[in-house]
Amino acid sequence: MGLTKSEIFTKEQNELSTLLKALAHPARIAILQRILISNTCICGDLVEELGLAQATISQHLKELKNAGIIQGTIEGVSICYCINPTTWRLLEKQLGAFLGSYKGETTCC
Amino acid sequence: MGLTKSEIFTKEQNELSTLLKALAHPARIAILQRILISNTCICGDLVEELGLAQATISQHLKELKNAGIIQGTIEGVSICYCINPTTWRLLEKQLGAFLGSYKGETTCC
DNA sequence: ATTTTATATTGCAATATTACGATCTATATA
DNA sequence: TATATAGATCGTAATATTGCAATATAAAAT
Repeated sequence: MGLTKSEIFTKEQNELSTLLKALAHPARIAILQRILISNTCICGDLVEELGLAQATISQHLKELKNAGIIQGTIEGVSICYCINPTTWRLLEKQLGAFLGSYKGETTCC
Repeated sequence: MGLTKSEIFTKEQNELSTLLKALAHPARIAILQRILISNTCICGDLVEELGLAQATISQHLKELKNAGIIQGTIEGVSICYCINPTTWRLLEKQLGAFLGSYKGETTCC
């Protein structure tokens, strides 16, 4: 099928998996790291730095934008993408709760 | 294509995205939450609880196992799956570093 | 030895993702 | 106004993912 049965899961489970999916690609991690380091971002730079075609990078940026992880504003000719603080904090919170709920090793395995 | 160009990214970027990909499905999040809560897991329970076919759940468990996130030992007739502490800690560390490198809002967007 | 129980594997159909060339759009500059 | 520049969108090919029925496997109980 290729179609996730979202309706049988909770809102939280679907939201978290959507955010994780947006992060789950090396190019998108690289893009985010680049934004995090420079605290700003112009798509053109990424094309030179990452070694992917301009259309491909634009598509990855779109996915990050759709997930709400980044936001962009027009800056003259180019577009400045940066982290969306609200989503980033949400991600930190949700993931922190999820990962933090592991209480160490069990006896069974 | 559908084929990620892994060779142009760093080992860290590829590793983190692989782990995130394994987590990026509501069913796999639900499975992990179930393991985290009960500190043990038997596949059969999940089939009843999640509303997915047994084959589908077995497949999700396999993906989590392949990513090293869970491990399973044979327990009589059934198999006991639980968190792999090493990978979980790695994930916490890598993700913590990644998410934590965001230093608050910028002036540009 | 046969049957039951629990889980894995196989095969397949539907859909999603990744990547890129080509093209379109909008702004800035000559 | 024409042209250059930055980025988005479209179309398409290749591959991956999701889900399940059917079947296989392996241990336990009868």
